[in-house]
Amino acid sequence: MPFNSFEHYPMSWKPDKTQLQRPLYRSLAQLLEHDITHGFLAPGTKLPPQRELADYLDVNFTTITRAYKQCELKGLIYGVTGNGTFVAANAARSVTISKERDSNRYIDLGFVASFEQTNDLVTEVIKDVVEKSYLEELLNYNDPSGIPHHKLAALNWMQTLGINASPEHVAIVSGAQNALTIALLALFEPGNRIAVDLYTYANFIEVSKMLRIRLVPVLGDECGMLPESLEEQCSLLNLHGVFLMPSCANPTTIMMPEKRKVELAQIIQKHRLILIEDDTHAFLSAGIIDHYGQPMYQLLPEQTIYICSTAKSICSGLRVAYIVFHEAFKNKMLKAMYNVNVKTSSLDVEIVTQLILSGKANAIVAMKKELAQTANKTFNEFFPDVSKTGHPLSFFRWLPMARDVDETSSEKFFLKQGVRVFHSNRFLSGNHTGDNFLRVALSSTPSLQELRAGLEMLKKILDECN
Amino acid sequence: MPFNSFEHYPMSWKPDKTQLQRPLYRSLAQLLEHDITHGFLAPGTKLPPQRELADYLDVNFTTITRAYKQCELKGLIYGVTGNGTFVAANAARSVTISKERDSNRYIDLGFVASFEQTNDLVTEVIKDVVEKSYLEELLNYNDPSGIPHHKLAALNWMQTLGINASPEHVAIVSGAQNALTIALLALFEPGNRIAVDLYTYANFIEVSKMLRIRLVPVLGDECGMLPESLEEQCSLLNLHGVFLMPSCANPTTIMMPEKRKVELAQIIQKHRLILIEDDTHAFLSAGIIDHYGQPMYQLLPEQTIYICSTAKSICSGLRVAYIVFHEAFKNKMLKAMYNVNVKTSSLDVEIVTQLILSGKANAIVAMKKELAQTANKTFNEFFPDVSKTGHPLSFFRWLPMARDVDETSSEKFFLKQGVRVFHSNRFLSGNHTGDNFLRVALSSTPSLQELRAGLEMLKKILDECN
DNA sequence: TGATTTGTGACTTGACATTTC
DNA sequence: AGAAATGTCAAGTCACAAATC
Repeated sequence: MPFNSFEHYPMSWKPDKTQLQRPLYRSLAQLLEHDITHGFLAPGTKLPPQRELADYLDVNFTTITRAYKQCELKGLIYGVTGNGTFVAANAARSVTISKERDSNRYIDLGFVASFEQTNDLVTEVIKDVVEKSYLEELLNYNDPSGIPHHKLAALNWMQTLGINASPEHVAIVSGAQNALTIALLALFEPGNRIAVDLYTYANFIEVSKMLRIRLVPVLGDECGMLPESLEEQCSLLNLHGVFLMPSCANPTTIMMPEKRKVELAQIIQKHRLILIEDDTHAFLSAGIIDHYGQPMYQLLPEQTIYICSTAKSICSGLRVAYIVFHEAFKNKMLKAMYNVNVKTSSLDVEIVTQLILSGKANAIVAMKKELAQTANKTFNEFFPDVSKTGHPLSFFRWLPMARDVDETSSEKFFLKQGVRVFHSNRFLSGNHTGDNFLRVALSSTPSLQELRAGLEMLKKILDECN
Repeated sequence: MPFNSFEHYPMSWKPDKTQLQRPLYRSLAQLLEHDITHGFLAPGTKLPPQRELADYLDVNFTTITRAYKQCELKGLIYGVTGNGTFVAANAARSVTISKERDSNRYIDLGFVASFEQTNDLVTEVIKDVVEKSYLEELLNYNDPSGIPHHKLAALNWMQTLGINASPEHVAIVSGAQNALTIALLALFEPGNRIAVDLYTYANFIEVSKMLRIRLVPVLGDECGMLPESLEEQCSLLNLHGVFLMPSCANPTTIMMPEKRKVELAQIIQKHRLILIEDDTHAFLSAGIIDHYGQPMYQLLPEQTIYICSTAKSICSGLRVAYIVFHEAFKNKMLKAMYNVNVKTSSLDVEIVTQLILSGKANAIVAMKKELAQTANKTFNEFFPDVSKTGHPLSFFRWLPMARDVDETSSEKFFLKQGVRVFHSNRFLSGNHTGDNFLRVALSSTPSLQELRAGLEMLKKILDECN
């Protein structure tokens, strides 16, 4: 019997007792999930304490623990010992970012594309590839992890980014997102915890949720994740891995200096974490920015899954990424790769390979850098006060907003006025901070004119609201 | 305190008590996994009953339950209420089937390829595609689930297989295996159960293990899965789905007659299971075999994920498969698709599309059918006594072996003598049956001569052993 | 600082179902 | 046919750790 009446102590969530079925914990978890996804419980809402809700429902409090846990693994809620359980920032909606069809109704500064203007250079190479005598050889099941000469080209490409590895430890997959999914499936189990930046790649948040991998937000500064903060989380929780984008973090554009990489590597080594290093933007840093240093893979080759996508640097539609891993991870990685893809189209990989070998990939990179530089300059014209501490060639920018806005209405608000941008809450790995940013893509408009138009629109909207 | 001495009742598995750490169940699960994967516990071994082992270790018996369960979810062991817990048939090794590089050292009748001789027709079309004015449009992030005209071609193709659907319910992914992974990720949770044939697609077993989805073997006859047996499992356990390959089951080559499909559909409907229909081989059945009927998707459109790969029918290396699903599954499927792939290379899809629209895909299918017919005839020459109840145009055959063989030595035994084939144990979804088969691929040798040589070798080996 | 609130998670209890004998 | 063996699973107990006040 409940020894207390809750009529006078309104709980933030009062599940309908009559709807409960056995097993109770599952039924309860479903009710909670329903109420969150249908908007009855707003993000950030503090749920009733386990014991209190248990009392109200007249069940044991660990039955609530179990129900909460099921939702926690799905990323719907999170608990803080001693403090309470809260609805997660991105519980109600999918933060998945994808290219949408109807993008001619607005200017898209949301999705980060890759200055697709350079794709005509790719078509040239495609035309060369189809004349190759071995074209037919690219159409069968052979070499699921990559044809040897494709792997050599991959190493060739990654060498310019600072990677030294052997062909046996390289595999070719279908893009960075595909690589992330494969790495998570291969090396982590449901319930495992991975440390991430407070703001991190939205699609990584989504795939982690799907695989029931828990993300642990770690504080950072203008140089990226804070080593002491990671250390703290390690001692607090049983972490299994850490996800980093040292060459240019998405969405914050932070490029990690060599010193920070070394400090973090020490912590990672000490706690034997698996580092997933998404180095998609290395081509904008290596050999260009003085203090860039090297990928963290070189510091921790035995613990790192290094992912190098060619989607941003060379061609997005061909879906080719390279993974580099240590011998210890090889079998698991190859198995997961096989389970997910069987193989990646050798035709697509051949095109990327020829782009690399012919030097045209470098030409494309040069063009993209140029485009990125102009785009960033244009952004600075409109928003001169925005801190320039981030990566100077980033394909997107991170725009602080002074005022406090409702997150969903915010994106909609801009969209309604003709420009798509993403609010920082979409990238939140943990709870709300109160800060507000917009991620503004610079690489998705087909022309500089359109980018300019988009930025002008954005500035006008922001000015009007202040 | 243990109230019994086990000195006199030798248990099949005696974990070292001194190695146990807290938490006990996890430590125990690790020990068990280690002993299984390192071969100390052979497949089929009956493990000590939970209560007995608990008594021996002086722990509560549900601690053993938990440890066993963790291993069960990984597919290492399986429990039968009232009977015991056993080491799974394929616990120790990966049954993943892939194309290996060194296949010139033996004749490969193991991996099922797709008569790659037809790929020169594909190269012709590739050359046409690169001349298209819209080539550049294929190289960006647009239309992650497939370009509209690619979806129309997909529907066009699937219509000949008996599918009627609308473009909004079609998505294009990177091959059938990719489609399976996406469907499992989108619609099932770790711990869910899916009914499968006793012998089923080996890579489906692997991906299920990886995702902690439990397979429930269901009895079948020469027409496929038995409806009463499925019904029985439904009432026994909480099933969430069923996986079927009605047009030609791999590895058994069974083609399900229409009557059986209808009977199974009733059960599936009644119990609200999700049907995953892998219809890869429909192109060998629809319009060719009288009593073939239609895909089960047409019987149960609201509950079916229909997968149609073009790898076997058109071209294996391009990695294109179509998925058809009901509106109710759409959001989850698109999200999982996006999380796993972002998109499938539009260039590859365009090639397949042009193959379909130009009629060359049909020409390829005609050639493959011809090749399959000849290959099957050749097989019949060597093994005239083998039942011909299976699919007459199957790309592989299912060869019963009279004698009892050790499973691992068996595949090795053939391989050592120059021919790669797969033993039936590789396809076992549940426990050993005592029966022995070989799956013999007919579509992987580059020529009929080599197939003949392989079959001859195989026959000789089998004869010598009898 | 120390008591209280709150979440976490391992282990225990007990009901129940099936299989075997 | 019924008792015993055996696995499954939800729910309960309990120790503990962190945050709050």
